[in-house]
Amino acid sequence: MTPGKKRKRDRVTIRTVAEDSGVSVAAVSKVLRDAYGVSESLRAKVQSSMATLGYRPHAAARGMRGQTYTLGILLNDIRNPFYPDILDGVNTALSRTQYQALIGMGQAMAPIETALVDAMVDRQMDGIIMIGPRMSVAEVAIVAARIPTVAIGHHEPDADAFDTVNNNDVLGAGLVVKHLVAGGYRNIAMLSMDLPGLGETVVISPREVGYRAAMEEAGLARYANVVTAPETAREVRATAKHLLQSRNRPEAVFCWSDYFAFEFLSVAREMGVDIPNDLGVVGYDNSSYCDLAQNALTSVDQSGQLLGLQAARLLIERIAGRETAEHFVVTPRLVARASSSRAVGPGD
Amino acid sequence: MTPGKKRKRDRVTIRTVAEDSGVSVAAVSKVLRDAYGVSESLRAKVQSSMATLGYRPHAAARGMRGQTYTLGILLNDIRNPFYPDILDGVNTALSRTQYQALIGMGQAMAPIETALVDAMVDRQMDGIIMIGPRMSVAEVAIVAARIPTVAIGHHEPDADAFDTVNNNDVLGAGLVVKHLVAGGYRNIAMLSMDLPGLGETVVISPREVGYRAAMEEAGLARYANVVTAPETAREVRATAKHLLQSRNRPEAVFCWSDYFAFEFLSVAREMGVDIPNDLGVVGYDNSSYCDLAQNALTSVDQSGQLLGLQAARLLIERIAGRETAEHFVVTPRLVARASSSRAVGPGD
DNA sequence: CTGAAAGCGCTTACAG
DNA sequence: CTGAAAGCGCTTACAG
Repeated sequence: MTPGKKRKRDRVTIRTVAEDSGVSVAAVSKVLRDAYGVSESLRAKVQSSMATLGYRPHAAARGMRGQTYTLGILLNDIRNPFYPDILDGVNTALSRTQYQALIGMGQAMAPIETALVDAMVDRQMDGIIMIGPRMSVAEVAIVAARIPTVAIGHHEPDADAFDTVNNNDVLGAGLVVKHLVAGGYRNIAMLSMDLPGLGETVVISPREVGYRAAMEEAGLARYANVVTAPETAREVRATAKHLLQSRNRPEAVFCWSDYFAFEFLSVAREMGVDIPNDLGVVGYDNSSYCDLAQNALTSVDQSGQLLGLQAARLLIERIAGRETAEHFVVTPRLVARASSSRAVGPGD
Repeated sequence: MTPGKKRKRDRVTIRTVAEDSGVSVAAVSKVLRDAYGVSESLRAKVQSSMATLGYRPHAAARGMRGQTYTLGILLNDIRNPFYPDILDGVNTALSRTQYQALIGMGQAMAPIETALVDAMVDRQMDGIIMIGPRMSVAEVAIVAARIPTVAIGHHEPDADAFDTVNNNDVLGAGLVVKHLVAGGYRNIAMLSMDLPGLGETVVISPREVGYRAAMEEAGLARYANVVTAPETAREVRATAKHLLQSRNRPEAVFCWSDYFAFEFLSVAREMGVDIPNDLGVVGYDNSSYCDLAQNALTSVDQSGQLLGLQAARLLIERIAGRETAEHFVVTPRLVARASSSRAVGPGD
């Protein structure tokens, strides 16, 4: 019907909607953006047209002048079983909005954060959430100058160029030490993470600070011992083995993350070490695999969902115009399991 | 210097480059796209200008008429430890190209594939790689009509609307059965995955087909037994427990994936079942956690990296104009570990 | 509250 | 091989 009239007009654009509802293109745009200055009746007409025509806004065109409604999630280490919780939180926060989260992932073993940030800026993303970024505070600040930014797990309560969302690591580490001490462990070592190549740019990990402080408070300062390994299975295993073979073998080990702890458990098992009687092990993140009977790993819950939720909320606020930095901190919670529960009392 | 001249011209665009190198905007565009019809000297001039000016193409603007050089990766289940391998392969294939992969993730427990596809189409992505999509073949075909599509793990060798990349599941399942039979196991059950809500739209899993065929070939057809569970820890555990408590308890269980197998190992351990002597367990995917001593899980290697690499390659070909479907199949490989190695011989 | 017009930074035919 | 012009589908001031 009506041939020749609309040959190439098979795509529904803002103009199609405008014609269909008998209003201007500008009016449709306003309805689309929930902007001020449209009457209820006009809005209703336009929305009805959009629905019947099946109109979908063209993100690239919007991005030319306005927003793309796309948020970039920077993820270095997709293998960390803790991150999915964070992502769930982000998605939950975004579910009722026009925003879509899109994850950019670094190569395994090769953080290519700046390249990823560039790619996201090039694509006119409205903002970025960096999960556990490896870059220094100064570098994050540079990114934040280009695009609204929220950093998760990048402890920098004084940053004013970007927002942060963190778990209270000092507190979390303290919970671990107190838990182990209560269980009768005294010689408690920490297997921490080493960030090769970052050198002095990195702030001292609050998790290590909390560990040392708690050891001191428990009168165990003489046992305080932090060994580090880069975040690869091979390196973690080598360091674990070395620690377990050392003359002054610890009675318990506080591992940087569950990922570290699982490797640690594996090495200990291969060496015939009895967990938890010969050695107590605690992780960090309380990721889903902690519950498996073969791990039964005591860990610290960071509330990944909440971290992600708050990060998304803060980012949207920033995009909406907030200029002052906000720093959200979650209180951690220790979840005790068999890996740190020595059979001291009666019964098992 | 030169005030008032370029007030708002702080952004480097294709026009800035054109002026700087003394050529037309169209010429710069051609260099940018590696298009035909530019002399070497012009190309060199333009490229040098782009470098010194630090020019970065504006993806939204490109997307208005041409490509966005963005590929969408559809990922339902970011918790599956097998998927990171695939993503690494994709990134490797893309590393020397202009394309950037961006991952869209479904909510845990709620595959929202079509919404995610819409979001990617809205954002003018050049193509989509679906990893383990839950949707039916017909639905994937509908997506493929809108945007170049490659499906990983969606067995459909006859699809002509889209490409597929798969591991040979029939072969893989056969390897598992043969391995277990060689180890002296006879009553071998399969704990497979249940896709609730998909009903008849789903093709029968080649993995189940391969299992049954191999059981028959080994003269063990009477033991063939497939039980299924949805892909949640709770459901898998309940089904595992039920299977282990059944009167006719199997001697070995072939699990749908490593994820299933880890839960299965956990349940077995809680019930005091001796792995591998009372019960052999095999997974699928050969994900990194199989190597941990506490799992020591025999599994089938699907070569995730290769799957991802091929998927990216095929997608780029499709975007470049290929119309006929291609279906790439990887040959699986069994990796034996302690979970299926009964102490039958001398030693150990 | 509503709309006409300019323009975002590219690519695409089309001339030359 | 090279370039001038139109146009992709929106948003943004600016009038009315």
